Amino acid sequence: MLDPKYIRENVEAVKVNAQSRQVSVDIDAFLELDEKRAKQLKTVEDIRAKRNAIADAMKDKDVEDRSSKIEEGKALKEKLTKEEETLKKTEVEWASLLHRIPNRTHLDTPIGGTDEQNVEIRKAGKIAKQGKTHEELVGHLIDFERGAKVAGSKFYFLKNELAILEQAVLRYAIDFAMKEGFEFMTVPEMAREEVLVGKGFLPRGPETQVYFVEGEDLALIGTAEIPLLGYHMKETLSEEDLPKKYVGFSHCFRTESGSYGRESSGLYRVHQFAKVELFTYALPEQSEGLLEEFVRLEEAFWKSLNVPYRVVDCCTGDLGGSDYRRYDIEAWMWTRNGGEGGYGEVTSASNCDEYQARGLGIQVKKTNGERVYAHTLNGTMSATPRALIAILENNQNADGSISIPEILQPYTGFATIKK
RNA sequence: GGAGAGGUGACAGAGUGGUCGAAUGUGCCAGUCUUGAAAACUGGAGUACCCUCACGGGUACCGAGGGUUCGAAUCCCUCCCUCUCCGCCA
Repeated sequence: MLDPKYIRENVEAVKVNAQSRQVSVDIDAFLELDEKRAKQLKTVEDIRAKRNAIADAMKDKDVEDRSSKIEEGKALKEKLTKEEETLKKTEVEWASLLHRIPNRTHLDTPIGGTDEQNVEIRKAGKIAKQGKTHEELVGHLIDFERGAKVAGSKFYFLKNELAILEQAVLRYAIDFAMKEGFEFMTVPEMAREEVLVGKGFLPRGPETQVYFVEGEDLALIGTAEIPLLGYHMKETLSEEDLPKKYVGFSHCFRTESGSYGRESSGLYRVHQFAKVELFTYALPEQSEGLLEEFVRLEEAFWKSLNVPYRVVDCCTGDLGGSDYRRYDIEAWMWTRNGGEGGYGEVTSASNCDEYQARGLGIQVKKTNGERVYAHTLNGTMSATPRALIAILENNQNADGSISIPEILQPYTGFATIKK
């Protein structure tokens, strides 16, 4: 969340920012509530001060007008209860609006409405003249029908070489990140609502992507970013420990409600996938440089797998609520555009500056004693099966077989997947 | 899942209705002493929000949320977490 003080002092900027990010949130309504809340809070605090004064006076057992003081206290209590209720109501509304106000945006972020306006900033790799889709290539190693029978549409079984390839890619991604100094963790794959809200979206909202567990205050995570962010919530970190770099593995669950038919062919958009995720807690002055480092790592990863890609600077309309700046890497996939081929998102790296940390109470105590909120960054190292699509479709041979990229062969134990 | 014991400041650990934002010890910071250090002694030190130019002041926080009371760390309820034993399982 944003600092309410910042919103009060930069009303126009906050409005313009929300608009360019395509977030409809009534800033004026927030300000009105904010004022109301301040007033009500003052009222409540004044009553409490009086109550405390009376209670204080009664420490002395034989004060004179004891019974009249008790009466006074009773009256205050009644009034207080009423005012507290009013305040609470205001606060609930206030907080829910506050959480909906999106993060500030980096000055260099392109302005735009949808991902169509994302700006390509680099391109690498050579795209073949033509190619088959992963379903054409390894359809026999994917079982969607039985996936649907067991769990519903967009669930799947991967078989044999393809399943091994998935494990290989994930393990390779973990090693890749660990070599760069990231600490590897597996994480809880469910989280409490409190943590989800801190991540920067309202899980009970209409556009929710989240599976809830019946009868529990728990949801299946949509990304390891959630537990990795919750890891240090309500903690104060020391300046000398930063940046803290973690790489987490988790399965990810998304309802993808409303996205059927939209570029959802094959394994591209599914309800369950596995992901190796980079996450970093940083000092404010470190976060911009670290975002570039994330992208550098991600690019090196795809290069090592012979996958052509491009890096895009995500435009305002495509940013998530907590993103300050985001770069996506899109890999070439023949699956896109109905088999014509196109770029499809395989990783994304975000700098959320202090937005998430403020909501979750993650501070840094600097060596000079000053306290600031930590900056948080997250980025995909590799997410399967989407990574598999990119690898399969860009390493296919004319006869329909797949050559496993050399760097993966120690992990797979085989060099080709036969037709 | 069942039975029991607990959750207090950086840590250890007092505190069972008012004098408790919280004893004491350790640790931490500053000072005295010392060539320097240690020891000893003296003093200081939580977080968030609000009011104030400032000095200073108010409110909240003893796992979380409710309740009882004029007044709650302390009593009651719910939840979360930790530990011990049993059960079940990978």
